[in-house]
Amino acid sequence: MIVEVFGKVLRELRTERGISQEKLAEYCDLDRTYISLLERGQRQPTISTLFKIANALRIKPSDLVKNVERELPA
Amino acid sequence: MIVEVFGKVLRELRTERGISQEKLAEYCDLDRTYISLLERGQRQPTISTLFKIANALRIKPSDLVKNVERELPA
DNA sequence: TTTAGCCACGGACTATAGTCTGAAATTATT
DNA sequence: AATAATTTCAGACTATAGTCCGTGGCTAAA
Repeated sequence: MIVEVFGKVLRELRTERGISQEKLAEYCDLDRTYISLLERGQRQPTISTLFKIANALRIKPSDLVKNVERELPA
Repeated sequence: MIVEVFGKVLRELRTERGISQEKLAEYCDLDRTYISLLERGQRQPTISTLFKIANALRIKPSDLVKNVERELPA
């Protein structure tokens, strides 16, 4: 559940910014294919990875999490 | 860095609530020793685990993350 | 001095985060 | 239609999240 929602949020934020998975991966210092896995909900990030991604997207980590919360059943 | 800060924040929130690692573990459905590892900065949670812990502490996951952000160098 | 609760720590383990390489499929661009 | 750019998928791998079972140390209460 959380994993899928996180992936969806990530994809939205990335495409909004008009950057490719590969570029994002480069900014985060993560693997290209791993970003793909995340977006498809096949992997979940650790908190460190979450911070890396948020920084690369120029968003506060807590706001990234807030986006996930928002789409979850109470 | 993040890992240590998360551990510190977790310990503060737990002790504030006056519950033992074992009780928290039970509420989160995680292992007793794993909570200890987290607090000592020897493990870092995945996002799902982060949500579990936040729920057990009766705090919003994004607020838990905000506590970590707050203690990090800009 | 014993008992009980809490925590640190170790070791050995299973599950999964995260990497790497490359090829096939899909989606723009021209 | 052809080409380029982007994403998906597969497989095999290393690193680490998370479990389980116990032991020993510490502090506080009986």
